[in-house]
Amino acid sequence: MSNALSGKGRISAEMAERVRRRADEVGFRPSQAARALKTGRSGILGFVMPDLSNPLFPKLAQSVEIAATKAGYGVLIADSRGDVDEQTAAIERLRQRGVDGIVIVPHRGTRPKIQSLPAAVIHTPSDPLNTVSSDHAEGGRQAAQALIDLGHRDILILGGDRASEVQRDRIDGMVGVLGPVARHRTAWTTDGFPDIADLVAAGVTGVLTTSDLIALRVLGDAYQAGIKVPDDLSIIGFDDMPLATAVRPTLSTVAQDVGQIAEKAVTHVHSLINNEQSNAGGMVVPMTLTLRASTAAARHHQTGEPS
Amino acid sequence: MSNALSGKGRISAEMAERVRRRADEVGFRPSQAARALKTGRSGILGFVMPDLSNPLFPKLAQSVEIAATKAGYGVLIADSRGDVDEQTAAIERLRQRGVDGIVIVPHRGTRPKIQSLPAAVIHTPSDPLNTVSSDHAEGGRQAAQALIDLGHRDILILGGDRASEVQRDRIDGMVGVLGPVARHRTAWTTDGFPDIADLVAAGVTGVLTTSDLIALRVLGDAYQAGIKVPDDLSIIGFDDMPLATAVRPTLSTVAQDVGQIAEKAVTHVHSLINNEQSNAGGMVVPMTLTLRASTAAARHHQTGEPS
DNA sequence: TTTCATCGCTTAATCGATTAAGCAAAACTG
DNA sequence: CAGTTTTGCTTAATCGATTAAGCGATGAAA
Repeated sequence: MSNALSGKGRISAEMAERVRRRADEVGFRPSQAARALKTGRSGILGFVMPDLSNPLFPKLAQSVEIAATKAGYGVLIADSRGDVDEQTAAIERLRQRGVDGIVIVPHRGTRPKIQSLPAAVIHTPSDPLNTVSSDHAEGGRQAAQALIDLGHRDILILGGDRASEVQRDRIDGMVGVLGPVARHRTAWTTDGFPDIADLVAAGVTGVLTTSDLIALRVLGDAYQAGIKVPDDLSIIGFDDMPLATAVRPTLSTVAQDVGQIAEKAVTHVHSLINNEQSNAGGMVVPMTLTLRASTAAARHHQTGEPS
Repeated sequence: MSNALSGKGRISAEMAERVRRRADEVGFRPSQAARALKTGRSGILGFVMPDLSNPLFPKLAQSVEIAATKAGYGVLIADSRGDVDEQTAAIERLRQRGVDGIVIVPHRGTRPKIQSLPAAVIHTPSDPLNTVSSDHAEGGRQAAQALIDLGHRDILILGGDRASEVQRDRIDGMVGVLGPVARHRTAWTTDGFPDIADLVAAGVTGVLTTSDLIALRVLGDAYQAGIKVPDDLSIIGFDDMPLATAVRPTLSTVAQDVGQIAEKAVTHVHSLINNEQSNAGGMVVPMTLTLRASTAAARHHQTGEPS
């Protein structure tokens, strides 16, 4: 059975048709194993990420799967669940399984080295190793600008973990906008969760967080302290997790275009596999701010402009 | 290089050692493709699920990946993103890729037929096709019993979609407990979200939902209506999503033991692949109720026992 | 008419690990 | 010590798709 016929080589249309029909009749399924052996291509991409149970990643994983399927690849997942050594081991395991390339979201603060294997790194533009990423700083700027536009002049920036480059970039963006025009302070939840009631009493009218989960926590604390959102306090989160539309008030948030990121990452790896040129310089995808019910115009405080 | 030596066949310990050392020196990596071709085993399992972006699945996917890795398998993911035809297509794609078996969470209300391929179905015990599942009815019973124990006698049961067998089973469990001893009514969010304030005014003191997302929505509505949780209203959700501990008050919830489910599913498929017996009759894994801050003893209303 | 391309199909070599068969040397038996 | 078994290594066949080479036939050019 020379099925190569069914694609290239010199062959008559009639013969091709006949072979094809017969193949259907018999229910012929070409063996990927044999094909892989001969061509040296498995048709499979590896996708390595730090922690699937983090609500941030499922949408990305889904998008990668969709993009890969569209490009004719299967996706082998590898979850390094927070462990850096496991990340290295996972990459090695994927290589042994003969993946054609990998898409990786590196563990925070690490620079995994992928030798001689087509790869796309999804991280943040400030990482030189980066291939594709959202413009996190710009996202931070958008969030900050939104609060400014609503008249807020005393703002709390709340990050999760300063070891995360992505979060630092988001905050850098926020600070860049707020710096000249508003009072602001930055806190990290790893240092302990700040007392929202105290801060509001001190004049804070807006909170910018680096994650919807943190925003949700702020919302809850405010609720328990009798602070009304968005009347007394505006909150903006990040990543548009599923919970953002499930909470009341619904959460304003800055979202990544995971579809586009996945698409670009897969396309890039695909190009590398085929030895084509690809601007590995780092592709940056814009983020989009969605304003929902957790943000409103600031009431005029002492720091606001005079009414 | 006959590496078969490194395992079986008649060979001296010395020779085996020598080969092994040399293999390490050269950095020898056996080709999975060749091995797969000869043995007919790819060492890969497929994992098919309806929608990765649904917060319910990531933890399960992660657990399946962990269990599979432990058993020496790789995991090819296939997300059918809500489409039943896509589910069928995904299974076919996995088969073509030569997976050794698949683990599938069927799309709600479907019975995917997997011909001649080792498979484990994760669903609900009431599904005859089921292989592994949580005891959803029992979970519903636990949640209901918890409210009863706290003195609640007027309860709202709130499901998402009555097309979901899993949700129906959970609710059946709840109704089974509540039936004789408490006033209760069942509503589905697909019919429109009920007015929580009205219901509380009518005497309801507890809400049982089939999902944390629904519970979160109830929490938000209560908040906006000025109803205090858990003082005026107790809420219990399902599945212990990441948001459950991020909201204030933290959410009481009934969780699946996804680790154990994944483990059993993978073990089952592994047995099938090796033609071993496996109790395909359906393995049921218990659920566990975690009481957090969204539940409290009922205040004595007209329907409560006299103080 | 002879020669040489071209076309269309058939045959065979190849990928690399596995595994059975082959074969020589060592060990053992009567 | 001849004959048989065991042991240890080497050789070769196999998996199935791919792809280059092979080869007869038709057609075109000289």
